[in-house]
Amino acid sequence: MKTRTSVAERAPDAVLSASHASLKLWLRLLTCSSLIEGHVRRGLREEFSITLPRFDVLAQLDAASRDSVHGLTMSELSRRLMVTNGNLTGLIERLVQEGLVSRVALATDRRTQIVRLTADGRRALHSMTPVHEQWIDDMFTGLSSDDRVQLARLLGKLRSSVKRSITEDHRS
Amino acid sequence: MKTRTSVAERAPDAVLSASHASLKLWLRLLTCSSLIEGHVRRGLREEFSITLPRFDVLAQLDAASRDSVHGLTMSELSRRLMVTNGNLTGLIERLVQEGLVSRVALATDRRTQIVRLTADGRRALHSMTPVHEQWIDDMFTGLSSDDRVQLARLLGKLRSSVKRSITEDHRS
DNA sequence: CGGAACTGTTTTAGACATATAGTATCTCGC
DNA sequence: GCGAGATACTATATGTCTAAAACAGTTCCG
Repeated sequence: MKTRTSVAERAPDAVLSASHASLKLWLRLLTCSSLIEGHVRRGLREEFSITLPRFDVLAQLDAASRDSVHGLTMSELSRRLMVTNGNLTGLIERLVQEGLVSRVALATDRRTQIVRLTADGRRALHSMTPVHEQWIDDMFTGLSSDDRVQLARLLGKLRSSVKRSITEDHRS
Repeated sequence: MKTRTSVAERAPDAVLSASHASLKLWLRLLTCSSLIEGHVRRGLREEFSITLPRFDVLAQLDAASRDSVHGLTMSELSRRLMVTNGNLTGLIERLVQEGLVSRVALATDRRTQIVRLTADGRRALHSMTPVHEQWIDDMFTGLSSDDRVQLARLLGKLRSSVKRSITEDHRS
């Protein structure tokens, strides 16, 4: 495995010098992710006065309702959003306050809360999604059609590898 | 901007699927990033009782000192870590309390603070880096040597594309 | 000199994040 | 039924994180 030190390294990419192939790959991945996320976050705030986590909640609820599911439980939602359960409580609380989301206890199991988009929430989301998608699209224009296929393939492979590594590792 | 749909899309709605390609790519990227970051964060906390941001600060300072620089300013550090300036103040504050980092005002310009690793800080960092790197390495084992080269190339291309998109876009 | 503009950092307000502990509810075996 | 355990969520403590405003020091220019 050769290790060339490409010149145009910036920001966190340069944390450690050559030869740390995986590390450099990870830092590059993180850079891309941070840049994209920051841009989206900023756009949502400036254009729609909403935070990214809240947008994510709305989008996830909308996606779920498309699959003919009538709402999601807190646990399922936190799993899909990859945030901890406790975190979601406050998030949903605020969205309920704003009237974008409704939360009702399930009759058959009074522990579980079912969260849904309200009509307002759906309307708000649908006013944002086309713009949001345009931002993402713009940021990916530098990749050819083939690049995208390859990148999707490699990221899929990476995701599997990471998941395997995480589940295998039982520290302590 | 051409829109070819050579991607293996399996979404039922053919009209939407083409433009969803970037979005799906972004979500996959985010998934990988979140999984890796979460694993590293957890490892650092469990094994070394340190948070990821603090580790990042130490690593960045160490990398800077390697380049024969005698410390970094708050601004330069926040730029490299891609966090806001204000955020760094508290972070450094705690690291100074813990004795891992020193912060002194520059004599020639009393506004700027020069941040350095202390001997303790360097020692602490060096006890963590090999383990940290092993975690990353483990998560990337599923990628072949060629995969890594390709992924690095594609992420580099994406980074450029994203940066161009961000700087071109002057909303407001 | 003396203010205006600029730069580097800190402060503030608010939101989000994790982990941990706690509460309420359900399920199961007996 | 009944207690042990599991499950779903909430509360708390702590630590990032951003954006925006405030503060402090420097530079520039008439």
